[in-house]
Amino acid sequence: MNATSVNSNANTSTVIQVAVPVPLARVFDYDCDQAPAVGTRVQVPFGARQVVGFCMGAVPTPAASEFKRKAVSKVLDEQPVLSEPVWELLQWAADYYQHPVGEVLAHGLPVLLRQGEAASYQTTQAYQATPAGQQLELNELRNARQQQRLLAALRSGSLLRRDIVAQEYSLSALKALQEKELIEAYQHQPSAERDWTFAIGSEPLQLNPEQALAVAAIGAAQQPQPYLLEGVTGSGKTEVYLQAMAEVLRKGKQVLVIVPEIGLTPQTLRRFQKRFAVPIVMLHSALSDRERLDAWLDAKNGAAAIVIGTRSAIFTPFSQLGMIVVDEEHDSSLKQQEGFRYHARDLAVVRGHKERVPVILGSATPSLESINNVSQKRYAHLQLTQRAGQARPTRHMVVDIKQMPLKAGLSVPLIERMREELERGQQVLVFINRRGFAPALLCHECGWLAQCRRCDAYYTVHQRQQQLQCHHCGDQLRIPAQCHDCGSTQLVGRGVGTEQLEQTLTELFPDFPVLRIDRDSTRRKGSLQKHLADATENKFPLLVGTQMIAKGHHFPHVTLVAMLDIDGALYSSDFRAAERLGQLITQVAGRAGRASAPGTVVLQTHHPEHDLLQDLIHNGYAAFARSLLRERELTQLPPFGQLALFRAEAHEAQHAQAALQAIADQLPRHPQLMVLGPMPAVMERRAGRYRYQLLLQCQQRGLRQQILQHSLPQLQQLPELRRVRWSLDVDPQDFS
DNA sequence: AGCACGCCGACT
DNA sequence: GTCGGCGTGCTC
Repeated sequence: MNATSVNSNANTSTVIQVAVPVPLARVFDYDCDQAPAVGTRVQVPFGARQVVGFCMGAVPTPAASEFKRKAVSKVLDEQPVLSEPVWELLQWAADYYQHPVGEVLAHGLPVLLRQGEAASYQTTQAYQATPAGQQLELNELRNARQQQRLLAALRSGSLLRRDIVAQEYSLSALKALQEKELIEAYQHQPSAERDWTFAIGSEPLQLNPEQALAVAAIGAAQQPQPYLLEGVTGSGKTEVYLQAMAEVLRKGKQVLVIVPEIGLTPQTLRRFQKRFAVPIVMLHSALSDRERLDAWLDAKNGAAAIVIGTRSAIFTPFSQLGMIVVDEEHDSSLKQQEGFRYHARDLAVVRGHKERVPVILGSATPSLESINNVSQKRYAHLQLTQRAGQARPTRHMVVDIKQMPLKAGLSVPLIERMREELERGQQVLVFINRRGFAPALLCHECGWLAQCRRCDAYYTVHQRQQQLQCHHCGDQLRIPAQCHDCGSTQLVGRGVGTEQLEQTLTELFPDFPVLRIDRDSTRRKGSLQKHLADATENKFPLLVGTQMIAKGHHFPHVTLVAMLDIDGALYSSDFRAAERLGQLITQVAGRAGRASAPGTVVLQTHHPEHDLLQDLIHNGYAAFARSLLRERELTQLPPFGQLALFRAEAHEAQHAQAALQAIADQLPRHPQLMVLGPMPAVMERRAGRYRYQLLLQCQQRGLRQQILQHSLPQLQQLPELRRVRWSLDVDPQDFS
């Protein structure tokens, strides 16, 4: 390089700010020949490694810095990879959740793009016949049978290299043909343009008046806005989604559908595919990194008309977004529970606002947040109160189990009720929220309980595997033969889990096969789908399961659902426990029964008189939710109070506590800010770490935001934080 | 988060 | 004598 070019480089060289994917709330300066556009990915040296970051812009007047500035290694994109709206959404989210911008931006990318891959479809080597190859008399290759066979194949169409290998053509023949220039290699790239036009696959269903009103309201809105579509189970929410989407697709715009993890069943996809003859892509955890990137690109360049995905799909870029649907908007899996703790439903609303598209939040049991947003006129309310067909509402039966003998958690009245139902050829579903055989191992002589060595929790007995397992840290050991304290061999399981229930039911009802569905019985890939299919088809008259089966599945032959222990949720320290219980009971009730055989839900409790329970049973979910909202207002909990939770964990309890105390001391005093703690988490010790929390409660979101934004830079410097793992959760779902 | 640097135990 | 344990501190 000569002197002039060095000079000209020096003249054009700029300094850019780069957001790198590390948990640091700052950007880093790098030298760069020419500043790439904001939003372009760059590869930079960072410490001892190379990382992929985003260009955040040029530094107009770089200060003469004392440290040795490094240079960008590579500019990875010609244009910004993310669409403008998604870029803005991510910036907004980094600010709202007070999470380091580099990490947040990385969340907006499929894994391969995070790793620096090109933002393009996978190209593969392919071969085609040249004009010479097309015209050649095949007989001329009679002395080279392999070449003849391959050329014949390529004359009828080009082939990918991997297909040539798979079809066992000779690779030396391939090479020979290429040298004779009878065939040529080229890079095959899947087509990537928007080439679909709207077409209906199957005719829409006839809408009832409520559904028609909902579809019309969404279609007729002058201003795009969020809608809460509250529809009891079986009222046809999906049909409303489909018909509202049809209007959007007809205009050539795309639709994003967010579903909770478990709801992402093949059925959902099939129903969409059947209705619309347009390209639909799925974004879910079972995809390979490459499949995910290709689907992402299909959305970005418009090749996909509909994208169905879980939580993280909210960051998918679109060329022409026309609508967002969030199904089961109350579902807690929409909130990420670690790292960047965003809520996909809340971000959907923000995104809809920014991109000026309608957002439909659907649920049979809306979150209290969304119900409140309706009363505050932030969302329009669309209600579906009629169940399709003649399905009659479910009956509730509360069994007071105070002083009652229980057999594996089952009361006599419940057993009798089950027997009746089974003998009538119906299916029965029993819910219990504990897997395993028994939630604790007890010494019958001295009362000792087997406690996890790393957690403040008891081991769960798993009889089939002859193991004790801690469900909180994963620790496993053989069931001991003797009590640790007194040496007695009289060790018994205390309490009931799904495994024991399955066993007891098999004994109680030997003529009726039992199917258990929980995390243990569905560990193998695809076994959940198989079990659910078996359950739906009534192959097993008795079903035992955890919450796992409460979501997204309808069991038409089930006419009796029993929930064995709901008391934990009625008196839980978790402020959302009651809301979740109400949602679960209502969802479960909706899953059972059909026109010819109405369902019954049996609730076993020691507190049959509990106000909330009575409210739910007699007045329904909406009234129950209103009662809960009044309670939340009194206690200034969400959606009335704006929460932020600092968590800290360390091997020494006092380190965690001291870290949070230091944070508390640094926070500004404000009449409308309440700071609670530090206090131990509900399970103080977990996986060998002591966990503490500090709760911030504010009346206004703006004030919370202001306080966090102002304080965090200083808080991050606190030396006490260096000894602990800590995190900030804005809008925590719970205090666990 | 990585990754390096740094100071104390059981081993080719 | 070394390999490696994870505490502490930095990353333009």
